[in-house]
Amino acid sequence: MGRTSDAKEKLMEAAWELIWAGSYSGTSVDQICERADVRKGSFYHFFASKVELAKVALDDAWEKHLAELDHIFSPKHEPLERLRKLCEYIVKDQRECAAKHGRVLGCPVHSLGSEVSAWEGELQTKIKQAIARHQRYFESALRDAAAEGLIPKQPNPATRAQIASAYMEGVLLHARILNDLKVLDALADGVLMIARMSAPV
Amino acid sequence: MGRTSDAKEKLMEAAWELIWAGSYSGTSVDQICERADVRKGSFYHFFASKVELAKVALDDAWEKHLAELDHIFSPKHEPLERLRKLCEYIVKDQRECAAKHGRVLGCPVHSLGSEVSAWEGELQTKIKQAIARHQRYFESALRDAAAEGLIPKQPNPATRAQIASAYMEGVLLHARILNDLKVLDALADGVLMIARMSAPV
DNA sequence: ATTTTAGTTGACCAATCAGTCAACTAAAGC
DNA sequence: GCTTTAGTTGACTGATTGGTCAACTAAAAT
Repeated sequence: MGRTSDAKEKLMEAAWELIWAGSYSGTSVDQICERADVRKGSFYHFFASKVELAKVALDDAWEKHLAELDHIFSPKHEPLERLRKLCEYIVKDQRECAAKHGRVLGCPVHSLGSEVSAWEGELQTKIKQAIARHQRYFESALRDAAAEGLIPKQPNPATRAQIASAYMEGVLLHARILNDLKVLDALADGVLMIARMSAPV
Repeated sequence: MGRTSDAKEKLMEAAWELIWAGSYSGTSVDQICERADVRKGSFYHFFASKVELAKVALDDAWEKHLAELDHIFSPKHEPLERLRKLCEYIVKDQRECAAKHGRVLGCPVHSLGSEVSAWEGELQTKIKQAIARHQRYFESALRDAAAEGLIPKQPNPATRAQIASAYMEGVLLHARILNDLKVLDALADGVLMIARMSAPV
C-alpha cells in the first residue's frame, strides 16, 4: 500500500502546540511545517487546509483528554473527590506544559474557541461540544454529591456546575495571561468551595 | 498648526471593534483602514505600527471603563450592591454590543490578553494592569462587605475577589464562545453567591 | 496673503500568506 | 523483481501582510 509515514502525527502535534502556545491566526502553515520538519507538499497531502488540520488536531487532543476525564470522574471515587482529582490533574498538566513551553498556556479549547468564536463550521461545533461535555462531568459529580447529602440541594447541580466550570475556565485564562502558575494553587479549594456553598438568602 | 482630523479616533474605534469581534492577528491593517475609511498612509502618520494602535485603543477603552467602574464602586452604594451593579452594567454592555455586532463578544481585555499572552511589551503590561485593577475593585467591595458583617470573614476578601473575578471572566468567555446572551443571566446571582459563601469545612 | 505645518494620498516594497502541482521516491503486496 | 500506490519534494502561484515614502492639500498662525 505504498510507503508509510508519521508526518501526519508530527504535523498534528506541531500545529496543536503552536496554536495553543500562540494563536490560530498567528500560526502559519510554514511555521507548522518547519516545527514538524515536514515539507508543505506533505502538509496538503494529509490535510485539505489549515483549518482542517486544526479540526483534526483538536479532535485528537480532546479524545485523549476524554479518556483522562472518564478515569477521574469514575463513580468509584467519592463525588467531591472527583472534582479534586480533576483540579489536581489540570494543575499537573499546566505545570508540565509550562516546563515544556516556558510559559503557562491555560486551556487550549477556550483559547482557540475565543479566537474563532465568530466563525462558523465544524471547528466551532467541536469546541462547543467539548465545553458542554466538560460541564456534564461537573454536573454528574455534583448531582451525586447532592444525592449523598455531601452538599446542599440548592443551588441545584446544573447551576453549580456552570459556576464551577466558569470559575475553572476563568482561573486558567488568568494563569495564561499572567503567565503565573501560582494562580492555579487556589483552583482546587475554589472549586470545592463553590461545590459546597449554599444558596443565597 | 496645520489641518485637523478625526482619522486617529476613527482608526482607534475601528481597530478596537475589529480586534474585539475577531482577533488581533486575524485583523489586518488594511481591514482597519477600510472600516475607518482612512488610507494606510494616514494610519502610519498617527501610529508607528499595528501593535502601537492596539495599545492606544486599549488605553482609550480602559479609561472609559475605569470611569464607569468608579461610578459603580462608589462607597455611596452598599458593598454587595456595587457588585450587583457591576454585573448589571456588564450584561447591559454585552447586550448592546451583541445587538450592534450580531454576536456576543465577551471581555475584550481577556480575549486580547489570551491571544497575545506569549508576547512581551507594553501591550502585555497594560493588560495585566487592567486585570489586577479590576480585581482590586472587587476586593474593596468585599472588604467593606466583610467589615459591615454582610458576608463571612472567611474566605478573606482577597481570595473571594479572585474567585469572583475568575468566575466573571469565565462566564464572559463562555458567553462569547457559545455566542449566547442567556449565559449571562446567571452572572449576578453567581457573583453574589460567591460573595456570600462561607469557608470550606 | 503667505508661510507653516498637520494631515492625506496612492503607488510602492519585500516578506509572508495559504495553497498547488508535476515529478520523484520508497515501501508494501503480489 | 516488478507493479502499485502512498508519501515526498521544491519550485511555484496570486493574494495579502505590515510598513514606507515623496508628492500633495488644506487649514491654522502669522
